[in-house]
This record gives sequence, structure tokens and C-alpha cells, in this order.
Amino acid sequence: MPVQLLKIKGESETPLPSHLQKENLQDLQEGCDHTNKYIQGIVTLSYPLTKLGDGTDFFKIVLQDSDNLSSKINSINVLIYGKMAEDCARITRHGETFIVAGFKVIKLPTAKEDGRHGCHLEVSEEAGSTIYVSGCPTSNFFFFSQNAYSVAPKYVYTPLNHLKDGTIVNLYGVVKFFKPPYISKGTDYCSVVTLVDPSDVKLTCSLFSGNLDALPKIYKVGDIVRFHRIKIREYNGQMQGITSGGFASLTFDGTVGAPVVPRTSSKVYTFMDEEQKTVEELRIWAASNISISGPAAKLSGVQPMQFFDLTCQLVGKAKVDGSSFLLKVWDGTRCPYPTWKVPVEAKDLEGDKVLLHQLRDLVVDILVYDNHVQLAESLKIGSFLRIYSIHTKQASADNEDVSHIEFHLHGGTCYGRGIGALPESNPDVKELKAFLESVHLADSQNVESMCSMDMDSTFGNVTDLELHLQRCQQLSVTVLTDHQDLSNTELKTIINSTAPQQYRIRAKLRAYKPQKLHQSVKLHCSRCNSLQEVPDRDDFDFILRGSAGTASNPELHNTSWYESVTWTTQDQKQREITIHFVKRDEMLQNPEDTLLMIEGGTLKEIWKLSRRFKCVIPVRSTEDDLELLDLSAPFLLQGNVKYYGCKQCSTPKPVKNLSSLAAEQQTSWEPTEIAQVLGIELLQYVFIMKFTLVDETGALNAYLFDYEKFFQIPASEILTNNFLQQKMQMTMNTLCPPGRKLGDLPWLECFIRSYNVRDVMKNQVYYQIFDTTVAEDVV
DNA sequence: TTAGGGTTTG
Repeated sequence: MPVQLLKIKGESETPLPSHLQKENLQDLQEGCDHTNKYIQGIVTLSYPLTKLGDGTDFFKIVLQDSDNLSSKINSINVLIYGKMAEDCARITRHGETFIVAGFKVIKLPTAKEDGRHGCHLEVSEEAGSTIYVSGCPTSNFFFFSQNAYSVAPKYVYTPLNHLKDGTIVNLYGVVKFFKPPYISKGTDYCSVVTLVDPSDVKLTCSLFSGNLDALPKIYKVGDIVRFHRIKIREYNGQMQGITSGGFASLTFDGTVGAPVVPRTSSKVYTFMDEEQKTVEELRIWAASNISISGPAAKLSGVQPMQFFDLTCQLVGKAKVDGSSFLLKVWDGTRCPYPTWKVPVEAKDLEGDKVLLHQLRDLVVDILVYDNHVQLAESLKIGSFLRIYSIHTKQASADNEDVSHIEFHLHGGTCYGRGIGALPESNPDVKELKAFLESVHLADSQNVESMCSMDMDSTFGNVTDLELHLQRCQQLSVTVLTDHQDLSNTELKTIINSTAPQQYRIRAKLRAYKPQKLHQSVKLHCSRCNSLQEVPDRDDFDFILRGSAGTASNPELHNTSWYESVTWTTQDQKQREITIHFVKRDEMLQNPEDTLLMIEGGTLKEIWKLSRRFKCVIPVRSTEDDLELLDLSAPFLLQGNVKYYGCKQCSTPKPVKNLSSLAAEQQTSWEPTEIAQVLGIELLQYVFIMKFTLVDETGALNAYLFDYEKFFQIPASEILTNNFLQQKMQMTMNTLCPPGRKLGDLPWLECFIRSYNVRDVMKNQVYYQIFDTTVAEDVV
């Protein structure tokens, strides 16, 4: 039961607060102050509990003033909304006495002729109303209210593993993921919040409100929320929460030991010792069960190719174009790399120009896109922000010798991308403010030196970076994996020699291409030695859409080596999807060991399946067998990796050839084996880069052709693994630190081989790096 | 209604 009513025993004394005075119906008028008044009457009529258009519960009763039965106007309609409606409907009996306080008086458009008042009363928890109910006047009062001075209702909180479709519940949860409120495509702000609790069940809630303030004030993963009256629905086989009428929330800092102060926009809410205890217990549970180490960073600690959350102060903003907007922010620390400045018209720049100039070395430009623009425009200069999932990108302009770092807040909201304004009471803001003030204290002439000094003592990053670079200048950042007995050859000698030959060199990496590291990943066919770009997901999507028109052939369902399941999607498109689960040794396996073939799936569905199952092979039906799709699509997906076949060298064989592998007891579904039985020449992921190497005698370009050995990162995983991308970027920053002079670059020891490439016109010598790897303490 | 976390890269 969501509300447990308390029964107060009393004689003639009532539990009514002493400041409340009875109001006669005759004296009741719209527009008067009724804060300290109550209306008392007997329930003579009640209507069934209903829901309003917006889902709010609604309950209507008629109260008759029993003390003034003879007067002309002796009854009034009471309209009860939300949770209170539900509670009243459950306990109301005709003949009971109701006392209503904290009501709103609304005048009716037309006069009543049935003895009822020309106004009605509106009450709800949100309005701070209280209703006292008793079987007979002045004794045995039940009451429930949201006012602090009366005994509050006892809410029941449902654990996340006990949620049922179609119910409205109260719950507590620890925030596992959230999207800060953003402007939805409809009419409201939206915030998506995923909660967990000690039942280890996850609940994702879609919260909407036209009022930004009414959404939970979540600032961090690990915050604790209390939701009242959240509606539970089933969606895609999982429970989801969605705001219903009367939704209210409290948010608490999730840090163990921090003050338990709720963040809320509700003016009235219940919060007592028991609630405090719940929050403290959840904090302790979360401390060992939730990873709250979010990707936060100071500007002094940013790395290229990173996504991170930044707590900062807004010092300037400017319109850029229709789809992007510039925010100029600082956090008092200095980014160790050159940062970009987004060109904007002076007239479009809002903010204190003098301050912006003073802080020019500390302020960074963040370009926000698309859906974030509107919110960004509304931000006030001087406000404190947390910007979630900022992307640091390394780039170089045509007129720059060294690369710089760009900060982007890309469009969309995945990964919780967004902007949240933090109140000054936020502990992180307090800390930031104190730090910014200490920076401000410096003479504006000396801002730069002051900040460098602060950073050296306050933040380890810059000092660590310097030490790291010093180490790199002495030792080689790469090591040889073979031929250690060979002695070094100067680049000039190599350039003047004929190919083919092999050399050991000691050189510096002056430049490399591509700068966008993900562009270095290609697919290589070892049979025809061709290289090709990795198809993008649009190519795959296009092929899937093309094959969706081919209906699954029922005659190919349920064979001796696979079991088939077909269903139709519930959406408007009514797509048919067929999955063939391959059996092994005639038995179905656990999902993590299972190879499945899918017909009619979308990109997203296939991607999800590949997370859950060992292997996914997209297929389509022909008259007598299943066949692979076009080889521009991956023929096999395993975990994060998409495997492609060489169009030139593959001769696809019937899919039923897979049954031979399925019959083996020890099948581990190796991509090479699958490719082989399907007649596919497997393409391998490889890094291809051009290194410009220099020493005191000359410079040459050498190619790096690396599956895994040089970076110690498999090329097959880099495109789908952000962590590895960061790792690779950091490695490149060590080998070739951005913004440094040649003399300050570290040494690389490498093996290179020279080889001839002849075409009709001429012979050219190329160089390739081999038997070299990045030093262990660099990666 | 909106979004429905989960392939982030202008």
C-alpha cells in the first residue's frame, strides 16, 4: 500500500495545528488569503477516481457544512489531484468528516442553483494541501499531508526488482548514467536517467517536463535520487520509468559522509530520519558497487582524442553559425597543448572583453553543436557549468606548423553529452570558485606565470609531462625486436644507397600522417596484397536495407544443424526477422558460445546481437540455401570486430558448409576457420602510416605497416575501442609531441628496409619500418 | 509527444 494512514487517537482535542481557523462556506471567496483557514464538512457525494488527460489522478467529492445545514449555500465541490486523489478515493466513505487545509479557491464560471458554493476547492500534495479525515468530527482523525508540521504520509518505496508494468511507484536509486536535461524534439525538456539499487536491477527512466527546474538535479554518476509517482511501463521486454502527473524528485550527493541535503524544486516535500537513513545506506552500497570515477578532467590534464567532463566557468559566448555555438570557458588551469581559437565576429562575442584578454591563455574555446546550441545560448556569462563528454581533437590548420587541440561538444545526447549549469552551492563549484579567485588575485600582467606556478605545485600533470619528455629525450621511445648487432646508419647514407637493403637508424619523428589516427586503419588482403578503406556503417546499413526486401524462405528454417525463430516487429514497419541459431553437435549452446545467422535485422539489432552472442553472420534466403550478403558488408561480426572478405579473392561457398564446423565438438568459431569454409579470403586490419624521420644528416619518409606489433594494439579493435584510440594517440604524442621544436623531440631507434617500386616511367625507392616496437614504458 | 543510454569524432 503506497500510503499508510496514521490514526491519531484523541478525545475532544484534535491534532489540527493551532494556527488553522475554520472558514465558513459563506465567507469563502476567490482571491482571499486562505493560508491559515480550513473548511470542514461531511462527504455527501463522491465520484469515481479517474485520470485526467495528462495522467494525473483526479477525485471529486462534495462536502456539506454540517454546522450550517440551514444556510442557502451549504456544500462545496472539492477537486483532489494526484497522489492525494488516489489516497482519498481509497479511504473515503460517505458520512465521514473531511477537513481541508491548504486549498485553492476557484470561482466557477456559472452560478450553481443546487445549494453548492459558487467556487470549488482544489487540493493536491504539490500545492501543500492537507486533508484530515475522521469517522466523526473532532476525534479519530486520519490525516496525510506534505506539511512539515503534521505527521507525513509514510511512503512505500519499491525496489527496482519488484517493478510491475502499469504501476505508479515511489523509488530510490543510485544514478548509473544520466543525460543532463536537454530540449527534446517535442515540447519539453528531457532527461534520461538510469538507476540501480542493491537488487542489482537497472531502470532507465525518461523524464519530461516543460519546466527545467522540475527535472532531477543530477550532476554526477553516483548521485542518489528519490522519485515519487513515477510510472512504470514495459518497453522492449524491460521495465522503464516515465514521468507521470505529480512526479517529484529529490537528488542527493552520493558521497559517503557528505551532508544529506536534497536538491529539489519542490517547495514542500517529506524528508525525515528514515529517508536520511535510506540515502546513507545507498551511498555505502554505491561506494562499492558503482564506478563513479567519471571521465572528469582539468584543462591542464587533457589529452588529445579524449572524451571528458569539464567543470568550468563561462566567460564568453558567441554565435558561430546555425548549427554551432561557441562557449569560452576556464577552470584556472592551463591546457598543456596549443588550443584552437574559433574565429567569430567581435560583435557576436558576449562577455567581458578585458577579462577575456587577461585570461586568454587559460580560456579554451568549446564549439557546441546542433541540439546543444539553444541551451548554450541561454547560459549566463559567469555561470558555472559542467559540460559532459567534450571531445578533444588534434588538428592542424594549413598555416600552422604544429597541431593544436580542439574542443567539441558534438550534437546528440549519447554518452550523456550535454551541458548542465551548476549552482554555486555545489561543492565542486565552491572548490573551483576558490581556485579561480586565487588565480584572479594575480596581477593581470603575471597571470601566465602565476598559473604555471600554481599548476606546478597544485597539479602533477605538467611536471609529470616534463619529466616524461626528459626521459624520452635521452632514451629511445622505440626499441628493436631483433638484429641488435647491427650498427646505426645515417639517413643521408641510406638515401644515397641503392635498394633493397636493411638498416638500423636513430632518428626523430618530425611528422606523421594521417593525423587523424583512425584514418590509418585499412583492410589488407594478404593474397592479392590490396589495401582498402574500412567500409563505414552507412555502407553496411545500405546493404542491410537492400536485403531486407528478400523474404526469409521457410523451407530453409529448422535444419539438422540450426534452429530458426521468426517474428514480426511491433513497429509500423512490421519487419520480419529470422534468426538461425547454429547448434553444435546437434545441441543449442549458451549465447556466448553461439553462432547465429540473421535475416532482416537492422544495423542496431545486429550490433546488439553481436554483443550477446559469439558470432553473428548476416544472411539472406535464396531458393535452396542461405547466402552471405554483398562482401562490402562484414560477413561476420564477433564482439566489437567486423570481419570482411576480399571481393577479388573470395569465392563464396554455400552457407551450409558451416555445418561441418558445427559438427565438430571443439569448434571455437575462429574467424579464419569460418572464412575458410565459406570461401572467404579474410581481410586483415592494419595500420598504415607515413613517418617523416630526420637525423642530423637528412630526412626520409618511411611507411609503417603494422597489424599489432608496433603499437601493441590490434588494428582490428582500434575503430571500436575508445580506450585504445586514446592509448594510440598518447603513444603518438610521446613519439612526436605536438608544439615542440625539432631539438626537443625524442629519439626513435628503428629498423627500416628500402625497396624499389617500378612503374613505366621510373623507379622509386621506398622505406618501410620493421622489427620495431614502441618502448614498454611509453605505452 | 518528447525518449526509449550502449557504434561519441563537424
